[in-house]
Amino acid sequence: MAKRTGEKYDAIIDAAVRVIAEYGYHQSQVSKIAREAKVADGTIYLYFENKDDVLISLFNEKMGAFISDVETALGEVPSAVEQLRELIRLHFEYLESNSQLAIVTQIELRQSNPEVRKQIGLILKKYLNVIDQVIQRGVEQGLFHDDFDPRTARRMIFGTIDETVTSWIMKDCKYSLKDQIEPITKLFLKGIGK
Amino acid sequence: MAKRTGEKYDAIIDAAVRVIAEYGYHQSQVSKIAREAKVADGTIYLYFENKDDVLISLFNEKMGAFISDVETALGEVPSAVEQLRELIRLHFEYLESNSQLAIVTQIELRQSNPEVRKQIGLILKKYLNVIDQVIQRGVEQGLFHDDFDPRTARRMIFGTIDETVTSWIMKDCKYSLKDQIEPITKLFLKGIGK
Amino acid sequence: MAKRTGEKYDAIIDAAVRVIAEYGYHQSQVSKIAREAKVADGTIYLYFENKDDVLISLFNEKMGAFISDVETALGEVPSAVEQLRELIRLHFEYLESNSQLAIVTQIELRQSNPEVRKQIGLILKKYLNVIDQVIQRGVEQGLFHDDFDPRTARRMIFGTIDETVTSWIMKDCKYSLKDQIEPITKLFLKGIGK
Amino acid sequence: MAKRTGEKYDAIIDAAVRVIAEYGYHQSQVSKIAREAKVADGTIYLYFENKDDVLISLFNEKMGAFISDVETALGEVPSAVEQLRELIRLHFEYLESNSQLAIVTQIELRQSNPEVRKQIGLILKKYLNVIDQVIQRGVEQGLFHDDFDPRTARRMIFGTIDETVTSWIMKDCKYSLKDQIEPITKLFLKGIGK
DNA sequence: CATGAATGAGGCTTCATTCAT
DNA sequence: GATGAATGAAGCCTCATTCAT
Repeated sequence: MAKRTGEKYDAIIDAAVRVIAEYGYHQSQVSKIAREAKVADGTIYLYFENKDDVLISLFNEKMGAFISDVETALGEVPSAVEQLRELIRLHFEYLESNSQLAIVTQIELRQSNPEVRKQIGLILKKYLNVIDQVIQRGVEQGLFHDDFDPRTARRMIFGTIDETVTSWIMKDCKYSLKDQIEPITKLFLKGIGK
Repeated sequence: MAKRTGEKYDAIIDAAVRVIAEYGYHQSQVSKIAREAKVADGTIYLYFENKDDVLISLFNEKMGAFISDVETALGEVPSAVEQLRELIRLHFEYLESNSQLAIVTQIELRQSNPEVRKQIGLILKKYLNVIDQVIQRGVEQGLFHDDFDPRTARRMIFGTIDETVTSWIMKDCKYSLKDQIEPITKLFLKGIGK
Repeated sequence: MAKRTGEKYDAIIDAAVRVIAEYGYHQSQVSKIAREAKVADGTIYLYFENKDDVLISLFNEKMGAFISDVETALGEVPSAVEQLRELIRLHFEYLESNSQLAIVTQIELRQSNPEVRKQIGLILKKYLNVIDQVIQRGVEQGLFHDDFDPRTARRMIFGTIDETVTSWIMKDCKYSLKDQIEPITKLFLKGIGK
Repeated sequence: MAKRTGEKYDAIIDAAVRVIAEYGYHQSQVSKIAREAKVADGTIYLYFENKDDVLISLFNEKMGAFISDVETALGEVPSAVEQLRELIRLHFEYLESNSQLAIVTQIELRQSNPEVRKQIGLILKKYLNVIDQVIQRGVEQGLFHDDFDPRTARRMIFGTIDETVTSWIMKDCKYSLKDQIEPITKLFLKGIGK
């Protein structure tokens, strides 16, 4: 049924990002997204199953592509320490240059219904796997300690990055995320204790 | 005018926690909360301004009390390192012994509308201040490095704790959060890098 | 959930009959029925599960009561021949004095969706059973032949009555159905052949 | 301007019969009929004014042809009694050998909108005239009584046949309609009364 | 002739809130 | 203070029809 490709498919997803970023999740009706995409309401249903599908596809297209990019980029970096820095850098750069997308994925889509959040969770899992691989590599290379649970470390890395981006959005993106790359990398590596 | 105290005030808040934990945010109608609290729908509006007010009050009563407890408890611990460990311990113990509340505050209330989340943010700010004080103390005591931005560290600490609790809930609270106290404290202090 | 009794329950059903009779099935929106019943749209859902439930309940209340009346009335008539005449008389009198109801049950509700028609069919089955009993009684009393399949006769009786009422409605109820009681009874008993 | 003839005209009507018989009136969208007919949606509008026109044309083509056949066939039968039997036989045989068509005309098209049903009624009128002629002939030939209203008898005959076919479809065409020809003819002629 | 992508009007239902009792 | 019946606004989705190619 739903086409899932084409010019209008992209136009609708991009319109959804803009509308949700501007008006918030609860004020982003299908008709508003359609108007922003310059298509009729019904056209949305030629490309998506339903409204949920628009939101899931939005996350999948934008974050899915990002995750693939990260995977590729990290493949070209040998050192796990550098991989960690690169991961943080890519994450921050991607969202900083797409602040509307950041608002949508970090804030607004988290208010969506269970089905959407479930699908988002599945997509995010791939990102968590990437983090896991960096940690595992670091241990193997002898660059990281080997006396911590990798899942604990993964939750620290993801939780910190996530909270950092959320804080940045809450402060209206007023400062640059890039300035956080080094400090956070360093904290992860050395901790706060002397 | 909302009463904000009394037996039924508490009954309604506790009912809200149970209903939201069981049915999820989007399936927790005022009438369902009223039924669970054994009061009439209209009675809720004698104690609260509106539904948002119930949710905000819920967070304020439950987490506000917790935050005060943490402040008090940390006052009795001299070392910042011990304060950090104690903060994590209290956080995990509180939510582990109130898993319904954990579900509500960590997962469900995050789907609420902007007004509720804004108020929750304000309440959380006090908690972030507590974390800030621990960090500041650690630097002053010479137990923590002094070359990191305290706000960065605060976001690491809060983000990691938050993500850890969320993960634990997503895994149906199957393991014990307490086992995470030491590993996380250690990671914060020493980092992952050799 | 749905109350299924009370003053407004009846008001809504009666409003539905009037609206459907006047505007036709496809132009009888819930809001129009609510307005006719002088209640809010949402009030309908305090008394009925959904729109289908209104229509099924309408048929059940109006025809169900009628069928019970017929059963009772026939119990007081010993002769099967008289029972047959009485059945036809009651059927015609009931619909003739409720011509709006006749329009709704004979014409409009037959355009409804499968679920409604299925429920209507179940209710009608009771009526067909009443006819079956008259036929069986007639055979037992030696008043009817015993060489026909009772189901064939039942279909003749019901089909003829039904077609007669439908024709009468299509001719805008211009003539009296009561004048058809004797002719039809006689046809059923004696047939058309010499 | 609608073409109303040609290979695709027939293909569309036949596709409509199959689709409506399989999916039911309310699930028979224009696009589904087009797909079944292996034409584009828009092509239907080259051959028909609109969707209603498809349904009316369907009834007209299928039942109109049948009615003409009946007229012709009865012309070759002198006795009104035999004509009556032949009418029933042709009716049952035609629908029994076209059970999909029977489902469409007896059940599904009756859910259509007022305009379609009005047109169907006009087409059926010719069939009712055929019945009228048989009755008139029977009276003239002295084979039928002359003390009944011919319209009453016509409604009996048509109503009974119609109800018989509907019952047969509702019982999933499990028995043979042909077995009903004699019993029904006999009932019409002799009635049920001794 | 034929296509099929695009259109856009229209309705059922939910649920936070009120207010007469 | 407490009740709970009543309110009514608001949005997702379907599908007959059109028209540029």
